[in-house]
Amino acid sequence: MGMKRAKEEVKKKKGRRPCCEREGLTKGAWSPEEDKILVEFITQNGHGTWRNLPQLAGLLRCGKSCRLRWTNYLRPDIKRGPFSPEEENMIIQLHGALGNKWASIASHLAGRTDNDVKNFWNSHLRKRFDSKALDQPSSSSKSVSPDMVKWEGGSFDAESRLSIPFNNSKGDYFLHLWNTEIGDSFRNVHETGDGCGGAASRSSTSQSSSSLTKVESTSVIGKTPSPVEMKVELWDVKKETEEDIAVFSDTCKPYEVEDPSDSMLKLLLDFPIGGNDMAFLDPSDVST
DNA sequence: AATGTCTTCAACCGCCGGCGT
DNA sequence: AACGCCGGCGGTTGAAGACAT
Repeated sequence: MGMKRAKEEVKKKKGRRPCCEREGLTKGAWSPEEDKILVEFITQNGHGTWRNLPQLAGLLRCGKSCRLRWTNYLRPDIKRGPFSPEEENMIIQLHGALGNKWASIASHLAGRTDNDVKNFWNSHLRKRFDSKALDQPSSSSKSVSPDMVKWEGGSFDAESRLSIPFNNSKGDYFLHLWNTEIGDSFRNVHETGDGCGGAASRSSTSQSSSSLTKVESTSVIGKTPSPVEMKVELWDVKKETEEDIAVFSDTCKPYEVEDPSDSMLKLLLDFPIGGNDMAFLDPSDVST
């Protein structure tokens, strides 16, 4: 506590300026026009330095806000719609192993962002585990938990939600864009793949943010911007992640969820070692 | 039909770690 | 080694929609 305070004092002394000028900036929900500007700018130039992007793109937004909007909503590789039972399963397993490392968890769910996973956990899964804690305060670790009994119900819920038109009510600009030539451009990449529509989410942000940055660092500084180039890199990451998932899915079949503590152990024991598979534990995570 | 409550999720905030100088 | 900048992360909030009464 004292340490933290001391740190803050140091920061104050350094006079760290805010990530962006606060005055005159728009906050809150993004308008379709802003989305359009952001998507078109990044498509053409890459995001470059987020801090400078709003100015370059002509947006009255904080760079952070732009980054968030892009990574959580506008990126072409985002998978939208309900979580599948497999995804739910994986989230539970990974959460058991990693805790609230949403970015790490999301990196193993193609096309899902950390925000998606976090929201999904908080709104759907946490309740189950909270009620579990109440039902089994000193839980014996072997039994099938009430949550797992509800598992089927949860999967039904996810499936039933599939039939609901996504974001129908909000005039989703991304969906609109999807039907424009920009969308065509994005689709070209996906159509060369397996067509599942998903890609590495945060992994494509954190893991591929370097690739994005690499692309735009060339594109922004003079070289002809190449959205396709950018997307191809994203695609490569996507494939890698999906291979991980394929391997991972074999080790955790849906509807066979065990107690999280057991499954975590199983997960860690069963998880293939070698190659890039242990990227599962991000170096940053391991180091902490 | 109106109102109140609950749920969902996009967005913000503040902190942290990595990297360059 | 110290400093400053930047991107990324996790926690939290609040608006909007869904649902219940």
